[in-house]
Amino acid sequence: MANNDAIPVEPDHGGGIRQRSRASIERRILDAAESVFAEAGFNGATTAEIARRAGIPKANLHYYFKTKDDLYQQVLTGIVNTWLHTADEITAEADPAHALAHYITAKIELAREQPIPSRVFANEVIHGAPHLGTYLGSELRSWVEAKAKVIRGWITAGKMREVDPRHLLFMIWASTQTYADFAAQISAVLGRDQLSQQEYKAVARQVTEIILRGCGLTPPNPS
Amino acid sequence: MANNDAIPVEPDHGGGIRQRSRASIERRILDAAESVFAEAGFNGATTAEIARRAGIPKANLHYYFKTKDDLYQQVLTGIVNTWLHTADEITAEADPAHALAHYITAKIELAREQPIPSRVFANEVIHGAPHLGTYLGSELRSWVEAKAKVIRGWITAGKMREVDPRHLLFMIWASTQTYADFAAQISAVLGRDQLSQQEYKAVARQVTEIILRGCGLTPPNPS
DNA sequence: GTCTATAAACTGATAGAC
DNA sequence: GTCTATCAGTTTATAGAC
Repeated sequence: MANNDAIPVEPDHGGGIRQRSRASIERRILDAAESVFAEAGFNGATTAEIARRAGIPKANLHYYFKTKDDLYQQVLTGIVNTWLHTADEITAEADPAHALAHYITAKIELAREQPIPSRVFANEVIHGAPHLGTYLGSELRSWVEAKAKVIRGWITAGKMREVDPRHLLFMIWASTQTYADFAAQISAVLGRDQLSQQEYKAVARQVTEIILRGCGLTPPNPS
Repeated sequence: MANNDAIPVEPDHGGGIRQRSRASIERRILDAAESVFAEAGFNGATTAEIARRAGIPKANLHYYFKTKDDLYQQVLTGIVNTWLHTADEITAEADPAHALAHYITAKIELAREQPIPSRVFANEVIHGAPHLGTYLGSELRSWVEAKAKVIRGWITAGKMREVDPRHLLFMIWASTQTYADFAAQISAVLGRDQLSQQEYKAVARQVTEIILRGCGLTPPNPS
């Protein structure tokens, strides 16, 4: 999260007051790219549009990122790295009801606060994950196996009902990320432009209650 | 489902044995288009690739469907019409546990048997549903309100726990369609090329159990 | 490091012979 | 109704002046 480094104030060749360090320009390009990729997919995204949103000429974009593919790879890598560091509360020692409730709530909050990266990732996976290399089958798979082992421990200890932990995780991912990925559908069906923060809280509560009760757990009172 | 009409055997100008009626050619193009749109999205799909898979020259595709947009619209319409006719078992008179179990099972089976249309639709919604016109906000919204009314009736009658029926439907959609839309991720995480029919049955059972128990219902024995 | 101009390749759509 | 050839517009990526 907090890694602004020491941004060197370089000589400003182009004029203007904006931050011109390499790091900050790359960040601007990556943010612009993320939103364009989310809206149009990899194929539909154009480097011209990304450059426009980043506020730079298209040629500069290709100076910082050699190809459209390189840029997309770095966007994906950033998203994936963020995601691998969630669910830290799912540990053998934790209370299952509390840990799962915390995870579900955090995922709903992430869907509300950062829907765009979720959509980029969803788009990639729907199309068969052609740019994700070995991530799904190695890093993510190991991550799931580790968490599944914890949940199996809970089950063996009689703390919760017997379920397949991997499919439970898929269900949690689906039920929470749908509020980011399918926001257009949810908004339209509910007849609102977007959900209020209070509605998101109610959603988190309901999803948590259903999944916890479904696992034979008693939902904790929302803090 | 069963509507082969009477396919007129027209004069065969191009040679070859294949069916050449207008209806059958359009069907071939629509099927090819569906798979290409699912793999690459609207923007990434090319009319050249669709024509190649349909086994016709590109110019013929534009003879049968004026524009790429027309073709996409017809693909979407077909998907949407299929979907509006599911969940027929969710009625006021039905037993909640049985009706919901039936709906969830049917949705999982649909994800297994027809993942491609699901992906086309998911892709469309993720990108903000720019080609869906008023469908989400009118037809689908009415559909959801009707089903929500039924479920509210069940709740009022004390047959199930109090939940928001609309978000319950979103959860069912997400938990089932994820097996079509995110198949690449699920396969990779589980370390298999694709799930067996038996695994799909186990998934249907687990999703059903969690959601029904989560709603305070007792899952029926799988028939 | 920045920017304008442009090359090189691709894509949707059509013309026109058969 | 079918097919080849091709146009017009877009898009990725680069060359080269500053």
